[in-house]
Amino acid sequence: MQDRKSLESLFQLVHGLKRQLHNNIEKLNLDMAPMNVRVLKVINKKIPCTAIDIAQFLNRDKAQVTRLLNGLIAQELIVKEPNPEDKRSQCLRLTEKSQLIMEDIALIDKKIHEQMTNGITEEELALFENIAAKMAENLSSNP
Amino acid sequence: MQDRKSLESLFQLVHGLKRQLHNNIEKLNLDMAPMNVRVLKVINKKIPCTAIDIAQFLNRDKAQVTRLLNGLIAQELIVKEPNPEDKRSQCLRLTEKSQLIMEDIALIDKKIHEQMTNGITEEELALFENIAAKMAENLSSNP
DNA sequence: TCTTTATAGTTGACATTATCAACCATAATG
DNA sequence: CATTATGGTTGATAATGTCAACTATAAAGA
Repeated sequence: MQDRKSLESLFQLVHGLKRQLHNNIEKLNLDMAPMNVRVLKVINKKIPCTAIDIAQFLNRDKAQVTRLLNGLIAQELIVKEPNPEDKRSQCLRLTEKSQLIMEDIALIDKKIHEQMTNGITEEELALFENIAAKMAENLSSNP
Repeated sequence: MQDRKSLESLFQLVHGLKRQLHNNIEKLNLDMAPMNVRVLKVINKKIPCTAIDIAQFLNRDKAQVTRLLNGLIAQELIVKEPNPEDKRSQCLRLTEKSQLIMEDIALIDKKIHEQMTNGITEEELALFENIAAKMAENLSSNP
């Protein structure tokens, strides 16, 4: 009973979070799906960044990552550059166009984060994040 | 920076959770997708239960719910019965077949819950759930 | 060096999940 | 009654995820 409750509340929280992000990003008229935004965030944060980095960070199939990247390249939001350390792979970089977009997205993230954590103290939030990280860690270790 | 971190850690936690559930349910050889399992859980918990109840609880489009239910009916995991209170809708009920399956699934939930919350105290867990619920609530109120 | 094995990435095929609009039947409201 | 709201279905399509097969390069071992 308690088990199910906690699992479901988590699912619901993240579903709400995704919907909010989606709705807000839609308002920017970017013609971009949520996963595309997440990929841009990873590329923005991790420098240098390859396709494998994204697959690992977002825990996604590399086939999916290839296709997401192709879409972003077609929209001229990222470019591929040869990876000097490995001829099999390429480094990914934001274009000027997507750098501007990332600024808007950062604002949205900030706004949603504030809405989500309304009435929650810093201490509670820190504890929440620690527990979430610990749970994720627990789950990622072998079954 | 902190904003992004907390959003991503949540995404990752739930993604890991879903994968674990999926992997474990796959072992049962049920030929059932994760959403189907979640629908069964709702029907199992909420009695009586209609399609709208499921759509609201899982926060899904009612079109999607209709299709999920059709799949479950085809697999003889649920049945529809007339709703005595409203001729437009039907009450959903588990079959004996799916009741047995739910027992296995309850075991899986329990196991994963234990794995996920390993090293986390009861107090922390309760706090975590409260904060998660509060966040979900915050997000569901109008933007 | 040469062979074997592992890794980075791509492609094809497909399943799952999600969304929107249009629609029918029944309920609730005025 | 007439109007509007609700429960549910269907069609169309988009977004996300998974698996297997494949190429090219890298890394490791004999």
